[in-house]
Amino acid sequence: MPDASSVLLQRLQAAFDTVAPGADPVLRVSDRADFQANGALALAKQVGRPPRQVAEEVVAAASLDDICSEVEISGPGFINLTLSDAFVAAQLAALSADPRLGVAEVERPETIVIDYSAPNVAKEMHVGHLRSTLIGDALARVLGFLGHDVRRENHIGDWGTPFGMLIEHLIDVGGAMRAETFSVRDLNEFYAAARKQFDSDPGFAERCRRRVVLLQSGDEETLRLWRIFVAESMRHAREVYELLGVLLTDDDIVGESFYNPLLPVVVDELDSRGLLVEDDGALCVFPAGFENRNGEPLPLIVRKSDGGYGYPATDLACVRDRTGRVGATRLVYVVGADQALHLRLVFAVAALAGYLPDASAAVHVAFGNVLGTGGKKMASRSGGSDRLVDLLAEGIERAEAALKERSSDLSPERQAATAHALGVGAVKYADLSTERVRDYVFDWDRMLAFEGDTGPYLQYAHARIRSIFRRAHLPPPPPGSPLLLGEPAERPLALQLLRFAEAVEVTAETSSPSKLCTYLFDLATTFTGFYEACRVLVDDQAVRSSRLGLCDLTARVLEQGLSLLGIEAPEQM
RNA sequence: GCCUCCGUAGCUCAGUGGAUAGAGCGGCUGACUUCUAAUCAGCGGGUCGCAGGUUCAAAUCCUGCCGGGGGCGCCA
Repeated sequence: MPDASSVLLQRLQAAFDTVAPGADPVLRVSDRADFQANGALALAKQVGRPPRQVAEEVVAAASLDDICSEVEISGPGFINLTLSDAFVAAQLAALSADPRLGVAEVERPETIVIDYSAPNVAKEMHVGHLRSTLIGDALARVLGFLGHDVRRENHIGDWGTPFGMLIEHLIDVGGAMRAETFSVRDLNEFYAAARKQFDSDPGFAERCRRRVVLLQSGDEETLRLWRIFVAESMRHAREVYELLGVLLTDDDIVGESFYNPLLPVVVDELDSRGLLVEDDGALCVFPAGFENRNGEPLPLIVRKSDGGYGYPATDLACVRDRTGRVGATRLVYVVGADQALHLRLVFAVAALAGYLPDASAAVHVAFGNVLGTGGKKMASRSGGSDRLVDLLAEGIERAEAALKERSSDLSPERQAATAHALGVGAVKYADLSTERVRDYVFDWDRMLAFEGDTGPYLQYAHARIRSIFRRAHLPPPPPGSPLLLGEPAERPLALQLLRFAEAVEVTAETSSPSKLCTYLFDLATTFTGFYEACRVLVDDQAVRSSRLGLCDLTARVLEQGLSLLGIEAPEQM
């Protein structure tokens, strides 16, 4: 189903072509009418006629009678366009008949690897993992809904120098045999203790380095201990993922260790392309265009002077694996903004190495920090209680308290489920609704408020609509039922509903879930405007059916939209 | 020093080169025997960090400043 604005654009394009072939109509949503076309102003100079005259020529050439009720030239040469009620109603009926609510599948599906969440083994997940997990999950849902082949990859930090330290400490405290009984909560303290030892005891530090070598060379006893850390950490991560309701499963884990066997291969391939330079004993690639603080070429260190590999090597192997074995046409990295330079280096070197045929295929979806109310970064302070499990539990607890205040008639089980949906939804929406790259302040009171631009408000808007049907004992009208737009408040709602596809597409193009949030909040407020102005359960059969149709459609779009954000939409609150 | 991101109402933030820059929260004034008031309507609130430039048109694009965050060779 071609949506309203593309139909309009098509018609206008044809008209503009008669004045100047290829001219952009510059079609925009307008506050003066439904749409406005601003292209005449840009064209005036080019064709050497006054903008208003150009606008008149365009309007004269345009065939809009069947879709517009009003076409007016205004100001210096804006073309204001008002769609006819009949056209809007027909579009809306088609939308309601469409299970995808107007969102078309892409013509050329891509294989897209989304790299997100990426917790570290031997540490509990903390606030620092929240944004990657939520943004990545929302993007996975959106891109999947658009018909792409989405491959979620959870690039867990399960390899490298910390493990030498952890394993040596485990042996020291005599836990090698009973390590299976460790909980991840122990591991948090465990990590801190090992770290302390590492920093203060040179002998211990040396043993750790040797242990890393053993690990990387595949020593069986070392691997056995390592697996215990990994298994326990992932058990914890799974808990967090279940609490959050994200899509990630064990099948999505492709940790750093996975790429270990590939690292020497990468070194060989870089070498055979003449890219490697030895510098202070380290093997480096110096891609053009990068400088350090002294104005010297900036290296990507592929192999350290001690012969070990760091995460640059792993990341290169990772690109190679994703474009090669996985066959990805697009790589999406949902990684903090502080990694921008590192990723640019990796992408540049990957391109030189031939791992990235299309340099624009790798995208860094960067995000800012979560700040505490003091304005300081809310990431992992050593030993601080910023554990995600605690955070989410608190959100659910607060939501439950808020629910109880409101004398709801939900069963205890229903109430618990709703509290979960609200608490987690609030955290998710607060994170997703602010523009990704900015920092945001984590504030319980604001995100859990039932008024304003919050998750609970949207969930409430949805539940409220569903309750209309439940309490009236009426089913929603069948999809595609006729819709009437008699009242002034019905038009804006209809138009907003018709914009859903665009909102989803823009969200995907910009990798910005906040766009979808803004759309949904606008939809919810537009709906309440309609709901205030128009009584739904009226006697007139046709009007009632139409308004029920608008309600149902709004609820469906809200539910679908929230679902794309990974947020539940309870039927009842 | 270089690179990068950010700077919009008291606070938190929207804002695809287009007309008079918008929401939410807070404040003030109203609307409830509710189709769920967990809501809505109205009022007040602005040198869009500053200065140039490009353009018919700049919060938006370019340059330079100011202020803040982050990054800049063997942690990941």
